[in-house]
Amino acid sequence: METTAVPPDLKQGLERCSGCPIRHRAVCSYSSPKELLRLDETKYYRDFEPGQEIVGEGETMSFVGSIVVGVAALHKTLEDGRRQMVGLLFPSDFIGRPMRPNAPYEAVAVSPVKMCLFGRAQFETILQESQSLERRLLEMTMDELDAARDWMVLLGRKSAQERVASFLVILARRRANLTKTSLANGMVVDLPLTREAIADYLGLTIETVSRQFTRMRKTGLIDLIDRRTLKITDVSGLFRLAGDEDIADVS
Amino acid sequence: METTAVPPDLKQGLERCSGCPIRHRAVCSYSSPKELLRLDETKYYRDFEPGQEIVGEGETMSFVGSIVVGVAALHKTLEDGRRQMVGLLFPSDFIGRPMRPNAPYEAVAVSPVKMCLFGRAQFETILQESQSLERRLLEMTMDELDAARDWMVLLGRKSAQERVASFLVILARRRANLTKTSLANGMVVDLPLTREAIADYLGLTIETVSRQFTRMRKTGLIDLIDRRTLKITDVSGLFRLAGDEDIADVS
DNA sequence: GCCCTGACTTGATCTCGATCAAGGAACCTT
DNA sequence: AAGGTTCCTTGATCGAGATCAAGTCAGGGC
Repeated sequence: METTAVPPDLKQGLERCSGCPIRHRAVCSYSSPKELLRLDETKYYRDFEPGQEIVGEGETMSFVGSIVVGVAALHKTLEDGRRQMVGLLFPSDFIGRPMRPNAPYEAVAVSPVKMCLFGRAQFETILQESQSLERRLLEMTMDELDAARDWMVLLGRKSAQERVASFLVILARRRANLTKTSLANGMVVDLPLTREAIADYLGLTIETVSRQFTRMRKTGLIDLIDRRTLKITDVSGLFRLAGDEDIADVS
Repeated sequence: METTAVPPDLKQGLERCSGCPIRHRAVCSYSSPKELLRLDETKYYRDFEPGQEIVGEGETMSFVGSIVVGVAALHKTLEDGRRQMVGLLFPSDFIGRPMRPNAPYEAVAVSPVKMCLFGRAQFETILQESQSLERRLLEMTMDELDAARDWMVLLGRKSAQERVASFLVILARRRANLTKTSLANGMVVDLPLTREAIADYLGLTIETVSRQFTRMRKTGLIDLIDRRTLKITDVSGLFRLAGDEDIADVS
């Protein structure tokens, strides 16, 4: 899964785009084999430790690229230290903004992260010449905008309980997608984030997040297995609590 | 200004893209004269009354297009009626998402709105063939994403006072840009939104918004001229309150 | 074993903004 | 001019979540 380091056997095929695990979902997923060769020549890989900064807030980015393995978070910080997460990125997600040298946020590796990178200027050149790359980037940016807007509803209008439930629903959905299983009672979800990062994500404090987990355990929605793992014992109850989810596709 | 209806003398030139008031900022701003002719043939105009729905939440959109005159808001609503604004659109902003038939939010005209529209399928076809259109749309979408992220910080971490101050700063910036004047004490800003819409925007109640305006009047930051107009008497104080603004470019 | 540290939980209290409830002001219609 | 209606303001109270403050638990070093 994405929260663990790259298994050794994966490292081999990684040098060629054609064998890349995110080949069919990343920014390059619409690229022709020919274009892929060009990207192959330009790209390079870089690893980040958990907690390591990928780019600083306001810093000039020398590169852009995709997450191949791991989870990264985008944060904004106010002068007095208040922090809000504004993006949570998984494998195949893209970091960096073509045509804009400075990052408007800080990006941090949450788990061990492997990224597939391009020099920013180089990527911009390729983008100018490639319909398929630009098309896919547009699509991904629009998806992120939609996600950001759902997130705004959560931050502006939902109670602490609803926020935590929504967060778990997102993780459960992701997990079900990845493992190609359906959302079912008893499914185990591992939390890729610390309580602090969850609080940052949800616009809450760590104490409130912790209390909400406890409350959901007491009301029988979840089982806390360990600090980073939980079992969902009542999927539809969780969805109802989250409030805005389309319950139709809970199976 | 954008909150009033189109003056009669403007209606004439509006039929040709070349004379369009948003020509240099809208999605078509990178389009060649030749491409503009094609858009000219395809486009049509439509007016919306204040309060009128442009698209409903979840509805299939038959069109996409740009705001030529006026202000529109995007909202999301939870089942129990709680509402959060997730977008505030001004002239040249684009509504609609190519390659995605259903709108994930409701769009409503806030003031009298004139839109320049294209059938969705037709627009998608043109987009496939036009680098310049797609490039500009990508740029605009990325700008919106950046704005959404700032908004998330506001919703997740700022106090009521800071939220209202941030809102006024955004309006003041816009006004200064439009009139090509600098941000100065004594500048008059008109509020394009009702108290209710402002509350929706900021994730507050109308009572709290009202109280914050009163408070800022008492502390000498602003003068309330009438319900929809105010004068900023202490620009830098307002910026300081807003918290995250780059004070450097307040002149 | 023991202590240390970092991540999390739990408890007590406080505070900001929501909620409930009147009013006031501007602008209709008749 | 009277009465409605809509929009906004102000006041009183309440409660969810922040803050302050211990306490628990797991892992690591020695």
